[in-house]
Amino acid sequence: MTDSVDSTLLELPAPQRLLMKGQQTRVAILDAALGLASQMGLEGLSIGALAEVTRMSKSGVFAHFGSREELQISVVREYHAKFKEEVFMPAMRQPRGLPRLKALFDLWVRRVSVEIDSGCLYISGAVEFDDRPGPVRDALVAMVRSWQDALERAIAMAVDEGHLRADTEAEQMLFEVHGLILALHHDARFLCKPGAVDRARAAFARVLAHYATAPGERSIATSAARLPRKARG
Amino acid sequence: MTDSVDSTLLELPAPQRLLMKGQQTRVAILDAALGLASQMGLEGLSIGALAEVTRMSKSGVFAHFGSREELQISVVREYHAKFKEEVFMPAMRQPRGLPRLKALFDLWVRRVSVEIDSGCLYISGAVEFDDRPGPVRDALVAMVRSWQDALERAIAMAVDEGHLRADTEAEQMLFEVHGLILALHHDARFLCKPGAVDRARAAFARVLAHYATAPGERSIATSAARLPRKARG
DNA sequence: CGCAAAATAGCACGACCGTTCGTTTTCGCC
DNA sequence: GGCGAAAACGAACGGTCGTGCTATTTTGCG
Repeated sequence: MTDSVDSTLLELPAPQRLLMKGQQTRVAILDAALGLASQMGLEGLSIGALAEVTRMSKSGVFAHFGSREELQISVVREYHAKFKEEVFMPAMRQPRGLPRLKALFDLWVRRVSVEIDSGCLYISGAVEFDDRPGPVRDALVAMVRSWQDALERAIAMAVDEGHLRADTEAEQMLFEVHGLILALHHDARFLCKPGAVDRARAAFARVLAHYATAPGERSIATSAARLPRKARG
Repeated sequence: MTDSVDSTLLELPAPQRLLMKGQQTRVAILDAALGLASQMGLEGLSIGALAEVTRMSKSGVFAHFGSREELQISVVREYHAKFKEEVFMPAMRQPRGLPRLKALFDLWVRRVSVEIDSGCLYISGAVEFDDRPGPVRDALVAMVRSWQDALERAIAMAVDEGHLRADTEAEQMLFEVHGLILALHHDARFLCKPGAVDRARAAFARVLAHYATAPGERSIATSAARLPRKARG
């Protein structure tokens, strides 16, 4: 909710109609807040620092959100929107099944790689709020869940399309793929290990190969996915 | 460093030799600090709250460490010691190779499961300090690295023992296994998903199966043509 | 016991935090 | 230009934080 403004009235005949200066600076603040929160964490995000970055007064910033908690929630929602537009939407333009699933993972990896210098709010937020109940945690959980659900649906579609084994447990595969992203984030950002991106991609190919192959026997046409790199010249 | 005490003098003929009351309360403080940091994070650990828990004065607690940063580092070291004794040491009593590797993972999972109500400092610390340079981060990185090195050695041993494929990249396998633990931590603590432990165990079995099997087809047939196996003797 | 040193307490300082309130500037429209 | 409302400001409050000080208590040993 942008405030108390209802969505039903796109054209309201009420007194002032477009005083959009407020919304304008609001998105500017939110943008700066996103950068700040990505770096210092949602808990490390302070109104004072945010005011300094945006060159405003503390109270000026504060007035746009009413409380620090509301600011944090707004940041979470903003991140979600950006994530959706940058990762989810482009992948949706791929045909359902394996192509879309691959695109989702690839864009996700790319996003985490880009975020190597800025941090992923979903990941840092999950750790910060995993035992801190409240509205911020609730919002965060909702966003992460919606993203994971989307991934799970993509996996299920790949099963339906016959690209993955019929007995694939979507939730189990999601678990494994998610672990790869978390490991990538950890190794690249915290341990500063080079080549973490390649490791994640290779591991994903391995997971894909497993779920695309008949359990005990041979694969059908999936050998292309099995040995991603250094196959042969 | 326990303080300014040098390690060279185990028996000092100086005036007082054993005023161990200090060390005694120090470990009590450290124990409480570990619980507090596991719950609120290393950055959320405050001397005031710590004093309240231990029923001491702030300055009384403070005097034991000299600075908040030193307290944090001490907590990290304490956690490392506990982790080593609880996960690493018992696994070392297993025969090298697959049994030891399995024990390491199992104890690790058990630890993270136990920590479902308390949080893993390695994981939360990694997220908190991934872009916050300083001595605390350095200590954290050192501890995590030493643990990962131990795991990598265990994998390499399993290769040497012939329990895993000769062309196994220990670092790649470590990456994948680590991801499983991170996903477990995330799903169990943050998303509160039931059955995360089983998912982690199942995925680990899958990873093990992959690295224990010949890459493309059956066991030995095509593996000879693949890579120069590293001769062992 | 008595004594010195170690351990703890008490207190105050400065910095930053989120938040409130009254004022002032800026905006959009007549 | 003027007018009303929205937006931004500035100062202040109560709170917690880490951290220095100086007392005071406790400890271990002669």
